[in-house]
Amino acid sequence: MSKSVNLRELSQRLNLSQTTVSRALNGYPEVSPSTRKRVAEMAEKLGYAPNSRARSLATGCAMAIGHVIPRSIHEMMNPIFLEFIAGAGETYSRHGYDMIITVVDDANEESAYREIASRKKADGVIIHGPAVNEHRHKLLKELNLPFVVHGRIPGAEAETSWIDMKNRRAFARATDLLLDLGHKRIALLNGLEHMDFAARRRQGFEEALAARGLAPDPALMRSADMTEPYGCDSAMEMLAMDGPPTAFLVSSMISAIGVARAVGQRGLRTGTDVSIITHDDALSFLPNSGEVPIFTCTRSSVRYAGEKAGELLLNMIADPLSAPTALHLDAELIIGQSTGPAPK
Amino acid sequence: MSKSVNLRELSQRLNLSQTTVSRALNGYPEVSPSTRKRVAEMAEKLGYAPNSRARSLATGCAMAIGHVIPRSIHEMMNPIFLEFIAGAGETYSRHGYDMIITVVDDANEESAYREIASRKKADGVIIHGPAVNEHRHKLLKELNLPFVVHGRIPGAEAETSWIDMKNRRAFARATDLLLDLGHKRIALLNGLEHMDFAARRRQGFEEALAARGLAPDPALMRSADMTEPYGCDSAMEMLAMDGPPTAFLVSSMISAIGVARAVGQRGLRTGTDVSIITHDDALSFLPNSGEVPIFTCTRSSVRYAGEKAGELLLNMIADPLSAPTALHLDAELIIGQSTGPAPK
DNA sequence: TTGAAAGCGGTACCAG
DNA sequence: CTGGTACCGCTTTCAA
Repeated sequence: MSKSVNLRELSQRLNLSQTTVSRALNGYPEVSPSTRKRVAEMAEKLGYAPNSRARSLATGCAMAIGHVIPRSIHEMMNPIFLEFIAGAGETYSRHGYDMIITVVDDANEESAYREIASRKKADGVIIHGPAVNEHRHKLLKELNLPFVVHGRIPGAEAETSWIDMKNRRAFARATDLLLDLGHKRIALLNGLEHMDFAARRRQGFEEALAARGLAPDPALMRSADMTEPYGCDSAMEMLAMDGPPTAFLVSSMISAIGVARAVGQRGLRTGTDVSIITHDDALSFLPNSGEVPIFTCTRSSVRYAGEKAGELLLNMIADPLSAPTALHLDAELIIGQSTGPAPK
Repeated sequence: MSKSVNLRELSQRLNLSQTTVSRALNGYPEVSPSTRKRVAEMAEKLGYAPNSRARSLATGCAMAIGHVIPRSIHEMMNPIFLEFIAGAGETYSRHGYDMIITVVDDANEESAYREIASRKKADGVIIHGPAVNEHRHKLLKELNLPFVVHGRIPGAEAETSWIDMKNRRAFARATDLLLDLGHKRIALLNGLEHMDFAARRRQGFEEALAARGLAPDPALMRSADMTEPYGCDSAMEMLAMDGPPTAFLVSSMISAIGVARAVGQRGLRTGTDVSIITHDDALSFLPNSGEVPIFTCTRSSVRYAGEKAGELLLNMIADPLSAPTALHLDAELIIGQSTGPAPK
């Protein structure tokens, strides 16, 4: 039942003014070493820590970053989102910032941002999952709330800070690899293409085909929430087609696992009869490592992206006049067991 | 660039005292209807919302709930954790509470709780993933910080508030089902058994076997992080044994998917050659529904648990003297495509 | 029904 | 190097 002390009590115990104690604790230079030591020891002994609300009120900064997550994001981005959050959270902790998460109905997203701004709940926010047709950044600029985008807002790249992986490039390289292996009929199981990342991946896919004079076959392209059954059902149907695909390019490990399941169910073997390349966000509970990873993949750690996004945002807050910064991450192309030459 | 107003400006515009405006907005009865209306309209017009920090400081309650998540939890609980968070977050939103998440190294967990208490960052916390040998609740009692356990703390059931599903019961029922189908050699792929939930599941498994005079075979029981490869590798090895199991009881969908993959790779069929029952946390990105679900499972929505845990905690905070409450949820046993009679 | 004023627990300016 | 004091923005007695 440790009764927590406040600054006044602490300073009384020390026969010092609150001012001096505050200064000593906050590392101001004008405090004598001996005083500082005495203060530090007493604070330690009494378990003193400044009340975060009071400090925020006095300094005018909330020392917190907000993440608004519309409920619908869960349907697809759930695990990816948490991994990002974990990365960002570490950055925040390191810098003494809190992370506050608001779960809202999609319809209330705007008001959630407005509340963060008007009630001064956070000093900045992260925009998750930008759409092809994005608008949140306008609201945030209007609200004067610093933000960093995880992903990219088409048309606003120059005026916003963001961190993104090279989705187009990654999927173009993956497609190239399959083409090099002799695959002609390649299926694309993409995420929802109203999201910017998915749109870019599709571009990469189509560009790589076009570069070899091939046209994409609409019957082999799908776009949906990246669940396991999505991968399995799509693959089942496509493999039953007349000219079935010999390779699948998939937007997430989860769906790729579904594709592998379908391949198995049809009595085929992954990596020989059917090739699969997936994007791998390096989620901790879906490891795809080992000497030879299960899946050939394009890999980019979303957790790392979270850490970096946090840093970007904290920098913006510390230096509000700085120019927008962008971080453009390469994805690795890693050869695993799930790809091989196209069957004759 | 909406300049946000504060209470003083708002009251000046209205020619009223801050007191009256505050009372009007907070629904105090002694304000005349006409005044209240006038205040409400002006507040609306100016987009006024009370500064949350200032209010917290004045009222003494943070209006926030803390979730401390040790980094290691990610390895296994990642997706489950987020789903729980999402449920809890909705409850908080509905009641005007914020959710603050702290990601820490395992070694710093205790200090994270101490900071929450001493800096008054949150009015209560949720304990995630209680271990068989749990101790956090003692610290929290000492810190006088209200909490609810997601899961159960062995030996402290009566003195803490918690919400848990009936792990033992669920796994006993699942085991019974397999035994009824004629399976004799049943493998258990459990979560980490230093966690309370996993220990209970194992108990249920062993009790069901014992009830039919069967002894568990240590060679068929494993305990680890519930990843996909864990399921696949374990199943591969066990299926290569002399007396291979004909059924698997698995602690998570992710690992179960791994088991199914192994079954496919060995050229066997799930549901006929090998039966699988898994626990299904009803994660949105791993749907296991449809007319006949892919996996036979014990199902309990972890998101629902999150909502309820939030309610429990908010009640405790509103009424600190109330007795500890426990919610004990039943898991459904759902028959899917992954189980069938033991092969001859 | 309304208002003046005293906190809540800090920070930071201005003197000394 | 140290202290007095005026805020930060809101809630809440106490008086009127």
